[in-house]
Amino acid sequence: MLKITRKVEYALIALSQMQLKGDESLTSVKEIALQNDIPYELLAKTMQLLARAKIVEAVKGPQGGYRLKQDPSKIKMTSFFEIIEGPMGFMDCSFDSDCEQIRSCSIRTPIQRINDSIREMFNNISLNDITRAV
Amino acid sequence: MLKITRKVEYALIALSQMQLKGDESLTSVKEIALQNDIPYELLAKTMQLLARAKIVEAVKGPQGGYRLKQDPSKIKMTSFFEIIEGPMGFMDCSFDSDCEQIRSCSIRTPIQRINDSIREMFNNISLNDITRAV
DNA sequence: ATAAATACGACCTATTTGGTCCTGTATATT
DNA sequence: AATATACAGGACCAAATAGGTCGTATTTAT
Ligand code: SF4
Ligand code: SF4
Repeated sequence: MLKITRKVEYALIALSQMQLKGDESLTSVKEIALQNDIPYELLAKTMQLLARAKIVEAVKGPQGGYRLKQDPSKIKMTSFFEIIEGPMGFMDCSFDSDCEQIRSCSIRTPIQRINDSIREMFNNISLNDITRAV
Repeated sequence: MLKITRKVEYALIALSQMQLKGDESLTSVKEIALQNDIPYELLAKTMQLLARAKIVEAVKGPQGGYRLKQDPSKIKMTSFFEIIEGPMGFMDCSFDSDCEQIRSCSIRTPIQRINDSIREMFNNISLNDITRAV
């Protein structure tokens, strides 16, 4: 419960490695997957999500790979999570809304407040807070 | 992702109703399930977890039910979550530790910090913060 | 041409979550 | 004593999500 997914972890590990290598150089999925013992195909698909979201830039062909496209300190973790996993909410009704209990629900308001606190917390954590070295 | 479970929501709804009725009176699972359109058996099992954890006290037999046993403002949400769902952690290695990547993992420390922040946040929210009326 | 790299959808498997069923025990009421 | 009501708890099943694989297309450096 309240656990991060593997896809998110793999993406963070990848970006962390890429930052180590410097902003200009390219890093291939194969390289990251091998070095970190991560399933290649899964990481590949995740990197594609980041590429579509312009977090990262793809270069095709031999010697190709990905490089950072945005400043990681400007990317909120909420955005990052939602790029990879879709809408994030503490309970169903925070983004989905067809909950059976929604009429009589006595806890919706207080739970919504917690939901907001969590979002705020992750709005104030940047990608760089996690992926920067040391 | 990062979503509360139905069992937790059902338990919170139940306790919220029980607080409305006052500390002395008994409330049966049937009553809560019907009023809130919650699956009876599932709520029943969840209440049993709370009873084992002494959050709530059970009275068997006709006219029986549950009543609060502890002051909800003294119960941390972290405890509450873990009573119902077991160990809570932002990633596997925060309680389980047999992660393949654990040797080379470059994000473990910063992610652990976030894990700690989340726990601290829920340590500072009491059950009563959610279940008290208005 | 070839090989190396990303792009992407379809698909499968494993795990977790959500829910049901059944049997047992305690007890208030009659 | 018999009965009906309520909790106790394990076994089981179903749905949803997460995790992972495969196949095929496209781009491009060599
Ligand atoms: S309405 Fe209540 S029960 Fe339904 S998702 Fe929202 S908080 Fe949960
Ligand atoms: S070691 Fe790294 S990859 Fe493994 S669970 Fe911990 S944070 Fe995630």
